[in-house]
Amino acid sequence: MDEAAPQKGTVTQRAIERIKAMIAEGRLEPGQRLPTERDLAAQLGISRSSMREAIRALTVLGVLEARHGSGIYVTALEAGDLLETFGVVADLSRGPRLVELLEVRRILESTATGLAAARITEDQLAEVEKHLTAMNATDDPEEILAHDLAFHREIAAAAGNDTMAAILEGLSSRTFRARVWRGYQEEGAFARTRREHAAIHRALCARDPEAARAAAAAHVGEVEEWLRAQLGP
Amino acid sequence: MDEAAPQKGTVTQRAIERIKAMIAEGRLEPGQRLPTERDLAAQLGISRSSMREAIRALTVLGVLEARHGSGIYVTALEAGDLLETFGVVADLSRGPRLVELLEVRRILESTATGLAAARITEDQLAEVEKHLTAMNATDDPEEILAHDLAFHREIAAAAGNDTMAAILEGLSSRTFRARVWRGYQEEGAFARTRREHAAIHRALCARDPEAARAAAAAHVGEVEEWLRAQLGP
DNA sequence: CGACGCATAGTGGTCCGACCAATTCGGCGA
DNA sequence: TCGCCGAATTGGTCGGACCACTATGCGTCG
Repeated sequence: MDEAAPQKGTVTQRAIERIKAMIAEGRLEPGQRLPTERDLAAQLGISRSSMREAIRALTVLGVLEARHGSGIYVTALEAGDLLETFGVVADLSRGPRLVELLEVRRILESTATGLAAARITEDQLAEVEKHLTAMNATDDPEEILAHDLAFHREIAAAAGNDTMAAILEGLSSRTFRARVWRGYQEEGAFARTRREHAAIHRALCARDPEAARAAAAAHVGEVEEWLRAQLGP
Repeated sequence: MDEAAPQKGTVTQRAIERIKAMIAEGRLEPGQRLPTERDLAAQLGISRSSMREAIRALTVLGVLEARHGSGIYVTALEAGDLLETFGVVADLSRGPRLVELLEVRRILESTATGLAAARITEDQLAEVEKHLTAMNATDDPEEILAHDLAFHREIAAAAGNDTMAAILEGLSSRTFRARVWRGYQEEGAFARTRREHAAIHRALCARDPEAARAAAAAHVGEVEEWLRAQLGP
């Protein structure tokens, strides 16, 4: 059946590559159901244990989805699925790399906000406003953080680039922001944050891309500079 | 030993979270060796099979590294390790999402090139020149592609943000570019590519960030527009 | 005749035990 | 003292068994 394959790496690693190749070549379509673990293992001539490790690996990468009792399916392969793992980068990064991540976020967030200013619909703008007012109406840090995340998520979605939005989602993962903002907010940065959010919102309402870009860059840049100062001494 | 943990998700998933948490909390340092698979499984009260799946998952994410006969180690947790999986996104994306990926790359590449113009050292600049001349001296598409990748990689490295460089590396993964450029180059885009690379190099030599940014944006933008046109009709 | 409910086969999830293969390190001998 | 060899350690693979959940279809009941 399967000719002698070059013995590179572990059998599990080879199985991962094989399945990835099948998807890349279009032999497996998004949403399609795969053969059973037992059949797949037999096809590649490996044990079910090894095949399960390969499937698990592709599952955490957001490529496959295993439904207990039903089968294994290819995900929709949308940006959100595949970039979900981006969050672990943010969660496991410390020190200087946090600043680098914020720098990347500043660049992408400012671009996305600028694009959003030109493209945002009335409905989307209303949603943004909802989170803005909700954020200013409470004192619970948890709730503020949640609405803050939603505020930026709505804007990123309005930019019309799902891939960019998914990356920004990862760069703003809950634990990441919680870690950085814990200290930032303790220095009374609430007022400043509100001003900056208001500026972003104003630029969006005015459909002014350049102002929106600048406001978003300044917003993220503030946190970035604060964090840089924290790490300096 | 371990109290009743809430039964959320599979045991493997829980094991993944546990190990991730250990690293995030600093109980496991980069480069440190973990207990054996058998010991880890016993500690979390699960079977070795399940623990192996968890380890395999964290291995493909670039968090852990298993050395046959030696043990399991935490990686250096550098940007390159954790963002290696970014390449699969590029490899498995098709259609409109390729354009989105190129848009993200245009934004980051132009920023990185602009930063590089201000920070690049003489040695790094010499390395960039080496790949530029080598790229223009051959007709072999494979070799051109390799030097093209190295050209941009050196520039990204000179920008001083390892995280950004790692993301760009993923966005320029070999199979990704090979797929897009196959058609692009067939339309006689070689000359244009050379001109654009020369323009980038000139801006770097002149230490002109704004010119470098513009040249890089135009360079990626060209491919982006071509691809957009391909998908349109 | 149709809708509901239960039995059953199918499928992923977990566990166990065994053996293989690569590394490591200590002791033995030249 | 140096080098080699073998045993212990440890990850890699395999096969089988059983559990948990789904889906399907058949039979029953309204």
